[in-house]
Amino acid sequence: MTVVLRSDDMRRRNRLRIIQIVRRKGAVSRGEIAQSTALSAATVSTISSDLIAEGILVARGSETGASTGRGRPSVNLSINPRFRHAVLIILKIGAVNVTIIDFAGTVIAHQDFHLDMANLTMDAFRQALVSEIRQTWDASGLDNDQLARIWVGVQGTTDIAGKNVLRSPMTPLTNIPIGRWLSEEFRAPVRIANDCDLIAKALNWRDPRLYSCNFAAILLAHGVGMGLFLRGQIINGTKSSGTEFGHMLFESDGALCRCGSKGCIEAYAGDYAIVRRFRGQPGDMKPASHVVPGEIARIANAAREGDELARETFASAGRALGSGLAGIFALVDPFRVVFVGHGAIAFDLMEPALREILENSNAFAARDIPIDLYVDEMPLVLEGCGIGALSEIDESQADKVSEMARS
Amino acid sequence: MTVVLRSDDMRRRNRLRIIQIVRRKGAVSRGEIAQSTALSAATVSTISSDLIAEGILVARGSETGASTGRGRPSVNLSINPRFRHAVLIILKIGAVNVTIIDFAGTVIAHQDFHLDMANLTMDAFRQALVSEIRQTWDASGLDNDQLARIWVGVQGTTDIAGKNVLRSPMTPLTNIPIGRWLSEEFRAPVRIANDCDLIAKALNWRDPRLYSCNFAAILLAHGVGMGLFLRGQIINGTKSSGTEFGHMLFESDGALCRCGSKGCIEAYAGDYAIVRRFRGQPGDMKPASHVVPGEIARIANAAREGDELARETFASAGRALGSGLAGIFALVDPFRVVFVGHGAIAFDLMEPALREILENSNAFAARDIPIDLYVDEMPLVLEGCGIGALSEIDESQADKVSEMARS
DNA sequence: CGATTTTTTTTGAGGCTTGAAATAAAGGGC
DNA sequence: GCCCTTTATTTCAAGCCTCAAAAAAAATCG
Repeated sequence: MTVVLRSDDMRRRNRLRIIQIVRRKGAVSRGEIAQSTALSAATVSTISSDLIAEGILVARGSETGASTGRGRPSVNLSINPRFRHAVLIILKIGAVNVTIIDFAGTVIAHQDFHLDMANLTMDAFRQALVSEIRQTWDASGLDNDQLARIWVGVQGTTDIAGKNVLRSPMTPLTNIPIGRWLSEEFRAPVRIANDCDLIAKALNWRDPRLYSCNFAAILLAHGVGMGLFLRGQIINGTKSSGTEFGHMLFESDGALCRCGSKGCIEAYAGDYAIVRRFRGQPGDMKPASHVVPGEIARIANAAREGDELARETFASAGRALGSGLAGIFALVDPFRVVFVGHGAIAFDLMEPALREILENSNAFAARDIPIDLYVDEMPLVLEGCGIGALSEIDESQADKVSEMARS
Repeated sequence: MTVVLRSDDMRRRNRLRIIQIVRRKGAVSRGEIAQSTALSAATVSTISSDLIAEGILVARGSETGASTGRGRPSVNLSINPRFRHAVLIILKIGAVNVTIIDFAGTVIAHQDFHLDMANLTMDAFRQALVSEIRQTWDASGLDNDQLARIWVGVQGTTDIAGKNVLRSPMTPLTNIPIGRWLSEEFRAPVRIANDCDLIAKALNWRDPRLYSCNFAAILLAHGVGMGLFLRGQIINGTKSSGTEFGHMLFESDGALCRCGSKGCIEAYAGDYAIVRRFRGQPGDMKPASHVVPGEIARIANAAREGDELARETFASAGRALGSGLAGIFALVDPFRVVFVGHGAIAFDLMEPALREILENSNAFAARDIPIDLYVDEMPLVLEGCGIGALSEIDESQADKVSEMARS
């Protein structure tokens, strides 16, 4: 329901809007901000000089570039890269990636660690994680109070607050309180997000025109996940993050899935499912925990060279994915879909079967949905993590308006 | 993205909030409004005296009821019933219901018309509809300028703007511009909404504690429809309203649905599907266009008395519904579900099969979702239509702030 | 009938946005 | 090199809006 507005809410919102515009456009003059926000030049001037005084923005008059002709040249405002920093952590099976970015999003430091979480106690995991982050941060030479936010991207589900990892394929541990560990250790707010949600967030940031209101990012990797935007909001349930698209039912009593159920989409379209089928292994065989990198590409090549079993393997993956999408498209009008991850290299082999399922579904508008491909998911996960962390800092800074007014 | 705020947006929002609170609570004092909005008493006083002067609210000091003790008695504010009126139209197969409500939601006039739309031309439909509304309005004796809003509830899909009926089972006509017909004729804004969406809206209005963030209302009637709230918003696609839950696939190559496809949920749980199966007719038999009222209740009684075929008929309906829900619960965490319509009288017969499907699904939190039943859907459809129309009038009146300020 | 209590209105202050005027900082022309 | 023109930004005064405090209103109680 509508929320009541106080006087300073106005300033808060307008500050945030200006920060967001500068963040998106990189460098932009006060006049352009006034135009694109429909705020008056006077207001933009007041707010932006506050933001500069607070160190959030910087004015870079010298780099205005080619003079545009007569008149006082406009001064571009940019995000002050040194205002704050964020730590981004990507947890994968067997590895921890730690990245430090400045307030403009530039990578300041990056380290990859191997960490086999399959046999780790809760406490050993905590110690390893903390020491790896500490090591990367110390190497960057930044002051501790520069660390404004920590965002963690994981495969698996988290609680709605983004403080705990509920379940993840990287470890048998459950309810891992990573949020508490890191916020106590590093004295900064922490948020944990699902990797597919971060991919969707990154796409939304990269190209809001294509990826804004309704779209889905489907990650085709060892498992199958989805990041879903509906009405401009990430849909991820009330209790856990990350939609369980890969575990929608495709065929009752069908192939065995990692989750223990039978017939999930993932059991046809995940890496292990494709390998299992291509090798002629039975559908109820226990899913392999790991697939050799490049294996999917090799099977795809075999299919392209005419191998019938390989062709049928990908066709069946396409049918599983198409059937899941058709189910969603019965609820929400069809929308743009992005396939991300190394499974996307074989999308040409899955597409005919997928499109056929959609065409025969009742969602008649589904036949021509646009589908995009991104084979490498890691840049997207990292980017989504970064923009998430920076946006949160933006919001916290916009809220500081009342404190500033007092001083 | 965040939207910029101007000075008068604040007043607009606070006006709307106060109107909404009075509408919900019926009669409420200025002091209580101040408390529940966190606005100051001064602001509430200013705004509410504006609203009274504009005729939107009325102060009814006399009816304060039992004196609460010492001190100046509080004066309750209420919606002024005579401020404006709304016309609500429910289109059903073979019938048009016209209802006129005042600004407090009280029914002023109501007429039911028989209208067989199966064989009507576009123009004949227009003329019949207009004349029936005109007749009801004229009988009410209200001035024409009292008609502030027309809301139409239909089975079928509408465009996103709610101006046209795209497809509906009540007529073979498509793209029916009812919005334009009525707004031209009655000089009032018109909105057309799907009946299931209206049911969900009504439930949300009746009990926001149970039905607010995520829930679904499933209409079990001749067909099967769904009104879906996610994150507090009605989800209904970008192009059409009403989710097509009934046309999610339950069994590939299964029973024949009204829509022409095979295996839809509706082809197992709709009236015609239950009758077809109970009579031992083949699943590919063309769906009956009409089922005698009370027939479902009779079959349900047969099942309760031990008829095996009847029991299996409802069990299969339960499985179809459960399978559709399981698909949704793989995307969004499980939520409260309401079954509405005469099909709900047999819910006890469907529930075991439905729950079993959910328990065996991967959405492990789905096993205990609360399920409510409302056998009679018409009061909900009408109520949703009414609250929709009145809320729109509220919003338009809150926006009048700038005009008032000028005078 | 006056004191007390509770609700509502009035008043003055402070914050926010805005249009207009003023100022700043270029390029162009002579 | 100097003044005019042009464009960007800042300053200023005015108008709204909300709020806290004071005043007024309207009961009950003794």
